[in-house]
Amino acid sequence: MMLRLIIKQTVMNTAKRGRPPKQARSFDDTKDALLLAGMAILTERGFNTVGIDHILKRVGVPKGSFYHYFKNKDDFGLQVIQHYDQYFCAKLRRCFNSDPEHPVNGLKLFIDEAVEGMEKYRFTRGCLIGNFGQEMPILSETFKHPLADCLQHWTDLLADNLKQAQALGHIAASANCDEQAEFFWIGWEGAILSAKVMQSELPMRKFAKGFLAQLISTEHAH
Amino acid sequence: MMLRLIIKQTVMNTAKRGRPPKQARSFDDTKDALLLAGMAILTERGFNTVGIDHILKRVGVPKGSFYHYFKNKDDFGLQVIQHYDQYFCAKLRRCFNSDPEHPVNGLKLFIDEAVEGMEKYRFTRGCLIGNFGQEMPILSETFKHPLADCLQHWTDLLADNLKQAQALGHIAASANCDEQAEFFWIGWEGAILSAKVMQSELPMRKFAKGFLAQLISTEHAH
DNA sequence: ATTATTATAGACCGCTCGTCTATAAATCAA
DNA sequence: TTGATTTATAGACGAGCGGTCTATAATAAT
Repeated sequence: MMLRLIIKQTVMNTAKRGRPPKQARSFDDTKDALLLAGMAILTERGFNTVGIDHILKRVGVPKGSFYHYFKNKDDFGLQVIQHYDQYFCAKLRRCFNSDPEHPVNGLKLFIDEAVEGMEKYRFTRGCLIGNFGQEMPILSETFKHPLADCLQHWTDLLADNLKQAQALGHIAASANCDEQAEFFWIGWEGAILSAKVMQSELPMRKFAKGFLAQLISTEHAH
Repeated sequence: MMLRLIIKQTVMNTAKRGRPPKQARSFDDTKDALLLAGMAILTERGFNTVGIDHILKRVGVPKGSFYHYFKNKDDFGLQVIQHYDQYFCAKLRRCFNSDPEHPVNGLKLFIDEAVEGMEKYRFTRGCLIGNFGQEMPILSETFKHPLADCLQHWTDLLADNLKQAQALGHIAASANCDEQAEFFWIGWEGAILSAKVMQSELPMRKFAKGFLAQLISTEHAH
């Protein structure tokens, strides 16, 4: 039976329980493939405007698979948000730790990468949380906390980074790092949105420039 | 026949050409009523997620009327944007001219009114342009310029206001008012979005505070 | 009067949505 | 080995969408 199992598995797939797909697939974790595609598609097109069929067609699985892994569309959306939060926090940690001697460079790296990403997808992919946020009024209540949590996670990570910069004397001792971090993410969401409207990196660059200028400035209005 | 005309008209309506509505309406300009409802509904729910039927039901007119006044849904959306731009620019002019001796107070008034408006609708109504902007990737190309134009109009109005404040010595002579105005609207879009996510006025207040702090600050980095 | 214009009324079609039921293979229990 | 269970894919289904269409009813023009 060991032999039989080996024969059954394709190059990419290991034999699995359940009804096998009609045609071989390029992945072996259907749920993960759906979440990955969901992140990309929902980041580009939002939640309510995207049909499940759209995601299914991209991944190449039938509808039944979707409803096997997810209770409903909301459940899927929530799990996509969770995946995105993990992905994004990991990205932030990597950027913020990239230059421990100059923590502010970590933020600059993040900004540069964000600009690169926006250009790569020609300003069609913004921020998943921003998309969901814009749709808040028509989303189920269950989305409220997960979305707010994401912003809080990012704020915490950035505040930490700024405090490190402050300890090194790179930003004014009088600066309130928590407030600065909140200010950054509030504005950054607008920068992504504006970049989509203008189809240009300029809003991102302009916001970053303004934020960094007042951050580095040693004098602050009381 | 003069008498007959007077008899025919209801309290609110004047006699008009064309087939009369089955039941009397509370408005006499159907197109305007559709645009007004469109502004409110699209500001709350976005463009692609809202069906024409939704707007028709709110206004109480049949589909035939919609397609009499608008070529298609895109045409409607574009005209709603145009209306919103006029409404919003008028609001800005009123606020910015409210205290000519202290132009910065005009911006503060705008911010206060925006917070009031967000609270009034319990953070369900944000910015129409922000909503459309978030949907850019799935909108027809025809939306691109009108949306960007709105942001430009607002930037021009704010830049003017800031220049007046600068002339009065209320903000630093070294400040670049055009850049400051751009910075404000970029970030403000994010503040509205964040307020929707958090269902709180705090993001708007925090962004406003940060923006005004660096604006008023007399010292600017190099 | 007759025709043209304006505007409302709502049926209809093709398409897509989210849900649901059926099917097929692997595994487990006896 | 065989039947029940679990896992996963397959696709049918009804509801609702946007947009078009024809029909209708009033005024205005000739």
